[in-house]
Amino acid sequence: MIQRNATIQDVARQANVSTATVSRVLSKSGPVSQKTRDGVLEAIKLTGYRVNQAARNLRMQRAGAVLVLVPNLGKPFYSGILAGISDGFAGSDLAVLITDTDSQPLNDTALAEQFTDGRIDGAIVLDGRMSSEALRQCTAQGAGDRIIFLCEWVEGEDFPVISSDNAAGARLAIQHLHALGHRKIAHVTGPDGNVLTAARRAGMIEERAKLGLPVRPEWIIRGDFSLESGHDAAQKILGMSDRPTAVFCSADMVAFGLISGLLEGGLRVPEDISVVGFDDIEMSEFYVPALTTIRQDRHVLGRCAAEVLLHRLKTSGAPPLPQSAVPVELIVRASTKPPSG
Amino acid sequence: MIQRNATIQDVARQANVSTATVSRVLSKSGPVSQKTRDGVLEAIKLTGYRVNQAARNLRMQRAGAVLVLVPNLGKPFYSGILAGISDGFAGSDLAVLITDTDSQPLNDTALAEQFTDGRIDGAIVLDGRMSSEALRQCTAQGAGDRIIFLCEWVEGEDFPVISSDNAAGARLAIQHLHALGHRKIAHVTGPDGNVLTAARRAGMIEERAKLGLPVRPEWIIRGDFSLESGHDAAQKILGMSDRPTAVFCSADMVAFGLISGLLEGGLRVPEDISVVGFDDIEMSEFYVPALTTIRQDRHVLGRCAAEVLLHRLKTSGAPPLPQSAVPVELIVRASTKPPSG
DNA sequence: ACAGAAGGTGAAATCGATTACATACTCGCT
DNA sequence: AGCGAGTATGTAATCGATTTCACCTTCTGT
Repeated sequence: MIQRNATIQDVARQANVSTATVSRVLSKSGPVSQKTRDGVLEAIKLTGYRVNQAARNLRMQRAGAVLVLVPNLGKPFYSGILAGISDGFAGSDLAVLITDTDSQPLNDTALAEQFTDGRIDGAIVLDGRMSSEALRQCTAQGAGDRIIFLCEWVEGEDFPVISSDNAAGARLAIQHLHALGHRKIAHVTGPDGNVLTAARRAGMIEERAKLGLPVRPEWIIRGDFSLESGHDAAQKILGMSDRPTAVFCSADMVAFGLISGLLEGGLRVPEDISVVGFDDIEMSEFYVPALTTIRQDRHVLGRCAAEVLLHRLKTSGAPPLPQSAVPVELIVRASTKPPSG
Repeated sequence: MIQRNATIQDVARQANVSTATVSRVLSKSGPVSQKTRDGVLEAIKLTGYRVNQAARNLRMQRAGAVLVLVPNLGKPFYSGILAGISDGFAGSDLAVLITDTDSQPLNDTALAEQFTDGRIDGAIVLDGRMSSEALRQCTAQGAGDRIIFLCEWVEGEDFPVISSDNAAGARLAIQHLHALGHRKIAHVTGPDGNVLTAARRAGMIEERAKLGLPVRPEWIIRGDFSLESGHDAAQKILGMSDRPTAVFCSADMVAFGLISGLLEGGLRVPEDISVVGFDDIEMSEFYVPALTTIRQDRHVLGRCAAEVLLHRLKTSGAPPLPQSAVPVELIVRASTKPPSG
């Protein structure tokens, strides 16, 4: 059986019909009598025929794939999202391409070229650093309504965005700490210029103001969502004269780095200082202390993005997207408690 | 500029040559005079032409993509590997498809069908649960030498395998604990039937025997590489009459779960009990206590697999693969110390 | 001066599907 | 009987590239 794969021609010959008829049976387009249909199906089984995607895609002027742009595949935060995306595309016959924009930075034209090259039908972008120029190119290619942003987005562009309610998450974190009795609350931000950094920081500042909490500029510490930046932030906090009693971190990984750094400096968590994270990655439940955090439903985020894109690809009319943010949830664990003294 | 993309025909017309010549310029196959070459390149620039991949793939009888089968995208262990794979394929014009075999289990024919459908040219499999039947189907399709295993593999099949030296890693872990003075060493295994479980357990048993360390059956605790299984293992250890003074875990995640569970039970790590992990995922450095572990170079593993597959796709002669395992390294951190008392 | 090799080019077949269009047949109805 | 509608099917064009083959120039060596 070392022969080339059966083609639609082979099936047609076997069933004594034309390729057009076979195609009709396959795609259920157009009328076919029950008898010929049975004959064709029989022939398909006999020959072991499977439609060749390259040929179909060429003829139908589609690519049969979507691209997912992830800033850094190495971050556990993304894995749940990717699983959700995979899930969302499971029924469709679209393949999911994944590219790490850290290890292979896209230049301004790269994304648009993927469309032009007929490599992809759509894209889900998780990287807010995408340049406006790159997006303009995609729109010029007519790919404008086949791109959607997930989690992050680019300020000033109006592509559909699926994301968690970041500001609400930040407010939840502050409310929780406030309810425990904390008044001096610090924040380790994400990287400058990142939209999530902005949203979370804004939510925190707003809530801190609403609750009338004291503010010191040094309590806002610049981070970048990484373990290391959390670790660095710990040093800064250890060196402060007027130390906060609680820290709200912009990501769980930051919180881990922070806690690790604080402990090295002799501060206990949560006895001396409370810590709240953001994301609720799988690890957070098993960190020591288990991390109080804001849960983002990563699977739903991914799945939702996939479904929206899928819908847009099917009915290219770009239906209005329900722009509501995906809700977040406060998960209270062991890393927060009322301030001592 | 809302017109269809330029085709090779448009370029040919623009440059006053035939499509054959344009194709020759593009693929550098066959002779073309400098003058026409320049003309064609000029025309390409003018029209903004880019080659349509679906058409090229159809004609060249290839898919232009490789598939990566990952057991669970949610595990941070895999992200570094995927980044390495992406890296390895960066230069090629192959797209990387990623599928999570947990969320979309492959039936026996699914992988082979991807080949038949002309969707993929090759596959990197990270899931040792692949059935022999599925692999047989691929071989029958002539795809046998376009599949390579990474990290895990299927016993009894002879596909190329890229993996770390798991047994050596286990031996390193035991040697380290022994050197610290530990004699009563437990092990939390991976899931039953997993090849890594077997390799690591074997390495551990061998080394324990070589060093003449005491053995108790209950010191080998069944796990499954997950946080939860580590947490469960802690309960078992807490309940033992003759408690081990150190535990070698089959994965870092297991170690985290274990430490978290031990602490809940009132045991301190490393003061009361030492813990060694396996993998050295990013988190391990920032866990509290920082985890002593066996490092697998995930980026190299991924990259290496990509390169081997790439090579095999280019020269379909399936060259002999250097079957040496990727070396591992002992990383000593804070979770191990000499036994007390 | 001429055979033969080498360089340069184009026409047309090809990859394997989908689909517009044409054709043929069967009804039902006037 | 004849006509229109509807059903069932086939022919051939098409998607956009690559590649075979044939042809025409130029050289080169004798």
